[in-house]
Amino acid sequence: MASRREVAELAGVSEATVSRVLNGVGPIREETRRRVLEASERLGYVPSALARSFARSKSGNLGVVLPYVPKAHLFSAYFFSEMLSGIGSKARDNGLDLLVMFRTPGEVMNYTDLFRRQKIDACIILGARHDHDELAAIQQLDREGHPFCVMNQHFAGESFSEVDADHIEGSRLAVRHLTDQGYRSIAFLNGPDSYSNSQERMEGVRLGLQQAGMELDPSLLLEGNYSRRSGIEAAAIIAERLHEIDAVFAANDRMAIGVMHGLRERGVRVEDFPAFVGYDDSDAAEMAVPALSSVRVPFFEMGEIAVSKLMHPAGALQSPRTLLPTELIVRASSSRNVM
Amino acid sequence: MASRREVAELAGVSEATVSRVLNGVGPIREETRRRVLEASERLGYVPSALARSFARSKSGNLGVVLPYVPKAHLFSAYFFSEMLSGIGSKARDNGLDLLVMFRTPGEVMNYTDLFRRQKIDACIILGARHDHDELAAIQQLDREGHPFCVMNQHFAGESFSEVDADHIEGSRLAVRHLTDQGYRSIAFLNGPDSYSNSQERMEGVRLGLQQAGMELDPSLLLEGNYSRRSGIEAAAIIAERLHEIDAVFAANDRMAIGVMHGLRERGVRVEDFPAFVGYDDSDAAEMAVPALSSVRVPFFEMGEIAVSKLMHPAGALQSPRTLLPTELIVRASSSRNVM
DNA sequence: TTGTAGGCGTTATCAG
DNA sequence: CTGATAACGCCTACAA
Repeated sequence: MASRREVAELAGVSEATVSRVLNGVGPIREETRRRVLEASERLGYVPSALARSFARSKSGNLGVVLPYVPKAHLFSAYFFSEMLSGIGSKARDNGLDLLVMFRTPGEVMNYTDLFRRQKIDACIILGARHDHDELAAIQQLDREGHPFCVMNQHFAGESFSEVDADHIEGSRLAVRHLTDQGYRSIAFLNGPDSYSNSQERMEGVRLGLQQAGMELDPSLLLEGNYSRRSGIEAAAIIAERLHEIDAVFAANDRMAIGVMHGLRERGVRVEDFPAFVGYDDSDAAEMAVPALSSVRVPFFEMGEIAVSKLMHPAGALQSPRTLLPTELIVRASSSRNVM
Repeated sequence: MASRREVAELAGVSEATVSRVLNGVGPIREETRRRVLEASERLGYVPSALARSFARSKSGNLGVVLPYVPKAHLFSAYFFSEMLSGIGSKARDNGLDLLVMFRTPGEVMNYTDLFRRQKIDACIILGARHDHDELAAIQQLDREGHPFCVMNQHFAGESFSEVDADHIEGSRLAVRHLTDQGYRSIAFLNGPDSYSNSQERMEGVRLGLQQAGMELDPSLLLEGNYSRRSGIEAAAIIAERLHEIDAVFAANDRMAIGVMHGLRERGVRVEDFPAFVGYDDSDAAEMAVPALSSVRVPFFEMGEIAVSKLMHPAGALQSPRTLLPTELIVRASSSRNVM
């Protein structure tokens, strides 16, 4: 492997000049530039990103923290891979590499150390939840002034840089869609409260019902953990009250599909299914039978935006929290005519 | 941020000693060790991974190349995320960080440059296919002696380090399962030939049929591209010949589910469905209606093993290609009694 | 426009 | 057992 020194020799210039040419900095005589490029080309010289990083004290890496998911399929891989793709796409545009890390079950992630160790220059946090340790870790990040961005989770009372989707509106849309069609008894299967997402969905449901002149019936409120299994479990309760429950809104597609399965297992026929609306509009939604109406969340774009925010250091005017719009996708599961 | 020098001063030793203590190398007097640790702790010293990498000429990163998938959902995110989790889990055990890169649609990936630039110390390639450029790029990697491993794709005639699952056996099992139940006219919806996976599945199907004393009927051979949509398209053909076709084996779950949907769209009732077997045993399989029998592939373990192979530099005896077993998971879609 | 030289934070070698 | 002291490969004032 050719070294920079050899290139310098072959081109008859100093190493510094080689650097300048290759980095495109400083004024260079065209003739010199050509010679260096040629020598570099001929020798197949490739500068070490490592040495460069070291000299600049910049790793060139964007850290991405993912939840611990191996085998435990709580969430669909769908939305993390979407976000990751969005992040990756934008990161590449900015010449950053992606350093991905999985959270470990027990231990708390020490985000600041990643910066201190200079493994990463910035960080995007996915799948965070509101617990004490997580919050403390992120607060420290903030305090030390490291550039970071939290995705799909809001920490109330903090002013972290966040990218999220409008889950209140998404849920409101879902509920209004149901009430508009005359459904009156809507079961809401939410996720754990430790995700701001869940709280926002709750809020949206409340709002939607209120607008429809209805009230939230606490007995129709169910809590799962976003897994399909928890949907199946919820089906037990729903099945028993099927004479009154005429619609189900679930906080994600997996749970919605879980409920469908649970009902089926209990012998409920599709014709007797309540209306269903899920959330995320993951690929599972269109694979479901009946095809599942769902609230679409622009995960890919959220990923892109997170990187953008990191790159363009928040103008003072820019809100630390960016909210992207959600959209209701209606499919057979919730449309009386289509079914 | 405390520097190593400050730690050395506080501990009353040289910087070299600080290093030794922190890296656990060389003999150290217990008393010295204690003092250094204490000083380091007190000052909150964190060594720079960047500087260390530079000094050692080791990035400490394991590169993972992923296919370009944003938005184009050809494959399920499922199996990449499984493999990635497996890789991540094992990488952590070995103190490696994951540097993930997405392939770009047009351009060919220059793997060797990643090594030359010292961004990565080793590399795992996912979603490769057998085309000229890809092969050339990997051959170069091999020629230059960089540690790498290809997952889920076999390059015949080469002796690359590979981790794969036994797709011949998996497909054979699927077919035998069908023939054992008396199905005689089995449509096989395969993926593109440029994936060795597809070729192996074909081989397995051939083998299975042969063992059952049957012959491959070329008119029952369909080709999709692993997307759900291509399954829907295949359904058009299958629907027309439903009087003879009594079973469908698809090269992945998405296509199998696509076929189900296609048939449904054409008014075929579930009771009249042919038997179905998919492949991958992704989470979509159990979400399907009817639940889809499928060939399980140990993606997570494959990821772990790929890392292991990279870490324990192939003993001369070790086969460059590791093949993990596949397993048939039978669900309602292919069991006459259950349906 | 180009060369010189110091510095970046560790590791590793070699004396002591 | 511990302390100096060269690398490591590149960037960047500063000087010329």
